[in-house]
Amino acid sequence: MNKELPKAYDPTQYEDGIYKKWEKSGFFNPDNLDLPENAPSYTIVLPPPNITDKLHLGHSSMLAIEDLLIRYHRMKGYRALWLPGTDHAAIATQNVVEKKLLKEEGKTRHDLGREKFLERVWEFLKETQSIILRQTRKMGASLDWSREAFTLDKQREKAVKKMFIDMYEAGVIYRGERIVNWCPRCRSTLADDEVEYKDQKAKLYTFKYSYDFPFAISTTRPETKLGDTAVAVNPKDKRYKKYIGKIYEVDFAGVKLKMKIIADRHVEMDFGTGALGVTPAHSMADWQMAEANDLEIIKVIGEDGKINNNFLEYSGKTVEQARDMIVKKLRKNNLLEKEEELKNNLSVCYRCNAPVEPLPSKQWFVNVNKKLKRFNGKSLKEKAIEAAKNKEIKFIPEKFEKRYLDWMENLHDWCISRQIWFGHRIPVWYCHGTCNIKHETNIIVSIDNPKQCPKCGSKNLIQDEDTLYTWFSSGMWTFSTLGWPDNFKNGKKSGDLARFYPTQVLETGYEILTLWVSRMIMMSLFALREIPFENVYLHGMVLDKYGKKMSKSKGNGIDPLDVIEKFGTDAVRLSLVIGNTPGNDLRLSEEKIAGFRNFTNKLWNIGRYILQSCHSDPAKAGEESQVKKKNIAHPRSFVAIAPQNDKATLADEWILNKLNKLIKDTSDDLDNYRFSQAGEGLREFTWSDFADWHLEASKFEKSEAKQQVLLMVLENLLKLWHPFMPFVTEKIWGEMGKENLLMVEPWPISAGSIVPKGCGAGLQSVDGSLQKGSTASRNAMRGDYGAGRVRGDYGAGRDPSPAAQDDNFEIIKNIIIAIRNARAENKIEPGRKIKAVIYGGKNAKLIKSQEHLIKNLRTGIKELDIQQKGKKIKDAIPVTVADIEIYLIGAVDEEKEKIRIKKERENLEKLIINAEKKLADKEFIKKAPARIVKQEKDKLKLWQEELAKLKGQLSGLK
RNA sequence: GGACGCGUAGCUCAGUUGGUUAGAGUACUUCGUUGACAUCGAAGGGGUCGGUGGUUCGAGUCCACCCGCGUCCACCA
Repeated sequence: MNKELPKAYDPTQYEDGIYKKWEKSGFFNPDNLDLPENAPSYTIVLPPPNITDKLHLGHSSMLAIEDLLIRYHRMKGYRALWLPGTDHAAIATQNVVEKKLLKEEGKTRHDLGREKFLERVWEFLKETQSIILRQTRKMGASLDWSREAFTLDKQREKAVKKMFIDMYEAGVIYRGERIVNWCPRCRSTLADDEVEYKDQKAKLYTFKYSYDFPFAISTTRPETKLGDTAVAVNPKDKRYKKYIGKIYEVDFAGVKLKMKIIADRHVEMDFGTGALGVTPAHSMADWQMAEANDLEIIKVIGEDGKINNNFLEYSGKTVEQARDMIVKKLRKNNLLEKEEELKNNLSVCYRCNAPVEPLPSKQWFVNVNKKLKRFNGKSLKEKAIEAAKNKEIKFIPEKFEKRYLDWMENLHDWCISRQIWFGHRIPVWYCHGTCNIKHETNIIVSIDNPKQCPKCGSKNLIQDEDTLYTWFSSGMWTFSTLGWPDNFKNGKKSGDLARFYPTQVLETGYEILTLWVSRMIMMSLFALREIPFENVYLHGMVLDKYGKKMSKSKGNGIDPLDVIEKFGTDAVRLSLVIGNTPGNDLRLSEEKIAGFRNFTNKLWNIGRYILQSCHSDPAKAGEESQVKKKNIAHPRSFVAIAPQNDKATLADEWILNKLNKLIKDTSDDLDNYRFSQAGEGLREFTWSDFADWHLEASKFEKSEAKQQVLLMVLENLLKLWHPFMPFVTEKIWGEMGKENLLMVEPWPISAGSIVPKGCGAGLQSVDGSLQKGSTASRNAMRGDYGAGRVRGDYGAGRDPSPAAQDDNFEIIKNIIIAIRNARAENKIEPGRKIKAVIYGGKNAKLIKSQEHLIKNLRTGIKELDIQQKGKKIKDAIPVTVADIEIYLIGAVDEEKEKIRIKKERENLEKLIINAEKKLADKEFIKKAPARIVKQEKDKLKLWQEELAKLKGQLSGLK
């Protein structure tokens, strides 16, 4: 404890060791925390990072915020569980491995075959997974590694299959044909949110199908017109009204088509000719029209992106080739009326950028509109909307509730099958035996691989080739990680599910609000009939200092490990949490991180100084602890150092009251997700109040009580900072000779705080002897206290924050600042000692008692004369602080002084004029609340008094 | 096209239901190293709160429109 600490805090030297110590303690696992039976749980399930790549700063921000919440609640006595894991990210991962395979070996997945290819994927993900886990530990994340999960491990696989079967049996999952976004290159369907749009120049062709068709239509894709079965016009369009309902047989570029003229209000009259060829098989909008009008569906384009058979010379051609051929033919036949340039959006695959082809295909869907018995006739969609609307689930910040609801209300059935190999295989089998079960309504859905067909006994069963959409398994993440379905029998939760579900907070980026959050809500409601989380906290993106999204391809990303190496984890964490509000993007630069590195060093030095100065006299150590037990037990009883206790100084009382308020404010802020505000409050206290004032004052106020005050403030400060910067706080805590880990210390509490039921920990005494006790005794201690508001009898017997005491120290502070200020403005050399006279009025006694501070805190005053009042002093620099007059003697520079006074006077006069104007306004007097009017009057009076004094001083100069 | 959000000091951002002289960090200027910390200390300069109009005794805050930017959704056949 007395050993010399290095001047600068070097994070790289301690962080790994500290993390190991935490991990070894077992306290990351809430089962190892000593808590009363009824302690409330606090659960966060970590949004599992994709195993496609190592972590970026966005992940770091997520980890910093979640670790903060978890550490805070752990200290507050909750059964805090933070459950880690990773996501297999089916398509993305397969894509990465395929690219790698092609680049390194020139092979495709088909060259290897399903089994061999999957082996490669697993090899790849083992590597990235271990990098991710190492990075996560580097961030100081207090995750319960014993519960680690993966979206594609055995337990999750079981959960996914069970979910699929339950949903299938409830009629929520169905197989159907549907237009899907198809990527011909990836040979896979794409979800709506996997399609990107690219501006492009296209040609809009206007033509007639044939000579005998009455009018022309416009399209950018003539080749798809081979599959047209209708022409749609706007029902209000007078030009075409007479054709509606008629049927035409046409010969389009050699292909016979039967066309019905239909009306649809979505058709824009101004676009092209106002008539639209309907191609049900190759356009989302047209598919819907076809359903509404019962149109025939003709597939023109195949999964390979080429024209199907039965289309004459076009068969087997690519869409581009077919388009050229058809345009040429139309032109030749004089049917092409117009060709014009058009800007439109091309749908492209988000992975490979290939143009997306809308195609009808057999897919598995989740029906979000199906009325369900378990929801009393409501649908998944309705229940998920309800959960947000009745505030069962709260969004932080609130604005995202609206975005969630907008999305949900427009939700379509959800396509959950993907034509890729890596992922959860769909648990469906088709019989190729005698009964030939292929039909959707007559298939085998099973959690275990079926051996034979239950109908015909055939062993010739073939599993559905497709895998499930990644988000299907991620959507179950909150409960598949807690043992569902084993822990959920007959509608009753058991084990971890009973203890930790629903979770308290889901913390994630706002960009996956719709992609992920909405699905988790629906799936939890379906599987458990309850919400997955009570709060959704959404953070913004981490941008570079130019406001651009960090990405590998742009090369502007900051690698978390690099900056951690350079500035330390604590600094990185602070820079991600402070100076940012929920839901807003964060611009990050190394300069900002460096600023917080400086702060961690500051805290380190505060600790270093206190430890050095408090143990300079080891003989006193025993005596101190006696004092401590009697007088200073806990921050909630700060007033134990009452004014009548002559051992405590004015500065001590001031800082203890400030600390008490800080505890309350920090807790309030954290309870309301105001992390940045909490951090700023802490920084203000630490650096400005504690280091710059109290610590400086302490150098001139040695006493036994003083050492205890310093240690107590430090102790509590470390606790308050711990969730933000766990490493440096834990390190200093260790240097203080504490045996227990700071990580599991009870959170400090101030009078008036609300303690949740079961959270006795926060009420534990700070007294060292109690902390050192065995786990059993700690447990007993906690058990003694119930829930409720901390009453006076537990701690402070009265208001622990006597404003008068604070104001008194503020007066001294202001006198010191005013003197420093006057010296600087008058350019008095720092080394020059001066004499001062203070007329303190009613505060004279107070000022006299704090003479040592006024003389010593960088005011350069050698001689100080304090009177109640007296004559104006000539040849001195006059300074006023409220009604206190100060004269600095022996260094006057009249010219400079006059300028200073003039400036101040002008400022005051301006304020006075404004206030007078306001008070002269009858409307203001009449309508503004009395409180505001009085405030205004008080201000005016104060300013007028100050102005009068200034005038007096000015006359004193000459 | 629709929805949501943003625009406050050179830069990064706070500013809770309208009510002290609009704040912080950082950068900048001046000064200062006798043992907690130069990754430091003291003092200071810097903003007509994107624009216009309105509501109000009172607007950075509420409303309308405009300008600039961002995100999400839809999509032009």
